[in-house]
Amino acid sequence: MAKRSVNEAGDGRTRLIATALRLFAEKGFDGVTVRDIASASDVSVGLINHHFGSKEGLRAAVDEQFIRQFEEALDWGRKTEENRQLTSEDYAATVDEWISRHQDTWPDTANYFRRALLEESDWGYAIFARFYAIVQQSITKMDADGVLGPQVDRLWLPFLMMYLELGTLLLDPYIQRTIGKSGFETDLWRRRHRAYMDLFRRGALVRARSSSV
Amino acid sequence: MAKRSVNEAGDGRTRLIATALRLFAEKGFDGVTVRDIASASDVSVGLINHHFGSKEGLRAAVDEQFIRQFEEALDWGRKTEENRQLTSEDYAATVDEWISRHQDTWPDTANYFRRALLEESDWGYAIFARFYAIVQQSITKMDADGVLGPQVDRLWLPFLMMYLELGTLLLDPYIQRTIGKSGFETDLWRRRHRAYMDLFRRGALVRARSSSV
DNA sequence: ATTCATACTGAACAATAGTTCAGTTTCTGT
DNA sequence: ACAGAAACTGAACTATTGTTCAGTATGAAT
Repeated sequence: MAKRSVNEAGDGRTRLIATALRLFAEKGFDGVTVRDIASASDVSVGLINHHFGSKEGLRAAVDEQFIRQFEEALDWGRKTEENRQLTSEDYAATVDEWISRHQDTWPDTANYFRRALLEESDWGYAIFARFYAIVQQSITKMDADGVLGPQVDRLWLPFLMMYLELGTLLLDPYIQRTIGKSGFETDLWRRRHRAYMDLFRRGALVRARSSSV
Repeated sequence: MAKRSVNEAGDGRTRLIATALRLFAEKGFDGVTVRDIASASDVSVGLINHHFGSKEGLRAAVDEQFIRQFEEALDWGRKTEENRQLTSEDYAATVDEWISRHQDTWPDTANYFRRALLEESDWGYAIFARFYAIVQQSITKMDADGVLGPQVDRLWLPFLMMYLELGTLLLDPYIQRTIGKSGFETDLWRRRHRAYMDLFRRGALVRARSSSV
């Protein structure tokens, strides 16, 4: 049995990061032991400390890779935006396309992100802040175009939009239990986005004739 | 120094549950040691196992108390609803009143709930399911009254409403960092609810004159 | 070929955390 | 008062987990 030089999934370091991301996403940082990670990566325990110094160092490396992926996704989205004029349908298609391109790793990505947000990691906040800036910017633009109703609360609207955007990410495990499948499945995702945009545009209630009832 | 018989905050068992709830909410189950809990409760480590059998048993007791509180809150809300006819303003006032009545323990409650959702505990799902049932029921009623727009997606609407309801609960730490204070402060809460109801009713965009633009 | 650096191993180590239990104190009923 | 039960203590125990380190294997440069 020849010693692996480069396994099917890269060298030890690469596999450790990939495995750790998956296991952290599944069970949380504290829920996974270094031995779990090592054996799932098919390396020895010592290698973790050799490459990353400590378990915490491994987490830092995983975070770094996650953020890099995330930034790439944002850049990719931005570039896509610049080509076509941004409309909400395009936006939906963009995200849709991105998700289908990352379908294999998406569950891990989503779970890792969910934990980061709920565990209040610093970089979780950094990502939240970026999201906020993007939403805020889009609202400012709408305001400049005069399409935003005058009654709309400018402080809360961005957060409400973020709730609607992030809700599925944060609560998908419960959605799966409720309707039997993930809210990220392509058709559901698309439907959800349409429902969200419709709510944003028109609200959910039928319009009163003029003022009463 | 007379040995405590009943401390200012009840006997050892009572204090252990209260302290554990607070510490679990702050640092998570794995982030707290039994020694932490014991010393913060001013009792010995042994007492935890004496009363609860294990750390896991303590968690079960904490969960039980949390659920009891939660059910009481729901019952209290329902009773309030029965007296006055429910309108959204009443509802806001009800929740508002409840929160101000529990202001001292609210941060712990919110944090604990947040972590329960993160850890996907069975009772976390049970609470989610109850929420879902309540929202679903309210939607069914609106539908029967014919106030719900025909275009509204009946599958996603309840989830979107839950996102809007739970968003602040799940993301408040980030809201605090962004605007400098908690989204649960009375005035902010009230404003948020108004913004949410307005979005739900009318949407955020100005109405097109007839169809174009 | 030899050397050096780097990847990698795994047994041993040390610290941590949950649990046990024999003993002590406090409370309650008689 | 007394006895039994229950609350409570804390040192010792055990299992787990992160870390260390001396040694081995591999690959590239000289």
